[in-house]
Amino acid sequence: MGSIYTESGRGMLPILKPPKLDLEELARVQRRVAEQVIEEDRLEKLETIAGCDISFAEGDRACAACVLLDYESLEVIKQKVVAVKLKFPYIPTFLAFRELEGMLRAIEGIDADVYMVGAHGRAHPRRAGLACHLGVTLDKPTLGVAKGRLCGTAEEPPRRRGAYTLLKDGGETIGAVLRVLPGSRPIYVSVGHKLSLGKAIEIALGTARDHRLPEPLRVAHQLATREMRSKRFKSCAQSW
DNA sequence: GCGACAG
DNA sequence: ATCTTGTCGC
Repeated sequence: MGSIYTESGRGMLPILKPPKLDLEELARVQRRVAEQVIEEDRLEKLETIAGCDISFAEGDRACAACVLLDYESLEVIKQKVVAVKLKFPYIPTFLAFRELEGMLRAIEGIDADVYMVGAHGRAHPRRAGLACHLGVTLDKPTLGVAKGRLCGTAEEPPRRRGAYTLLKDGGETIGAVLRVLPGSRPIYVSVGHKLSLGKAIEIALGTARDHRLPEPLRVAHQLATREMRSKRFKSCAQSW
């Protein structure tokens, strides 16, 4: 791994390069990624799940974390956190070009049955959110779980755990707005790759316990944030 | 023209 | 995203 081009189904995808700030070109890349997404369950098994997240420090320094959990017990099996340098600015709808590279580095060496990403999947204007980029790149099942909406519209789901409404855009269903805790705002769940929306919802809800965010993401975020505030991270002038 | 806008 | 503990409200 670590390569700019990634093997995936039909060949090499120019998912990464030190992306140039040519949004027209990057939007084309996203459409190509969107075409390759499979919205069907292609899980071999569901014994483990990985949570992937990135925490930001000042400027372009950040920490990417990947935590592998047992799907049933949610016990942490393995975890990895790395300091990364971001090479692309945050531009709504182009998040993948900012975070995918670092996320891949945190995932290196961690093989899970499904990967949960702290961002959207298909619930994206071009149906190619970060979770889709990751899924197509790894050729593994992924789902996106976000705290806020990027596009589309939906009714507010009832205040009951497990209640959800469909997120729609341009006549198509792109995700779901899922209530995990009765008293908290809902979360946005969408397919990343090789999963059906129903399965993605089942996984998000099934791995959520006493918090609004599912455990894989909560733990990954904790790990990344803790590392970012650690001496080790602050003292190393240049993080790679 | 005026918002909206994952992290 | 991040700076940040307790606290006001339902």
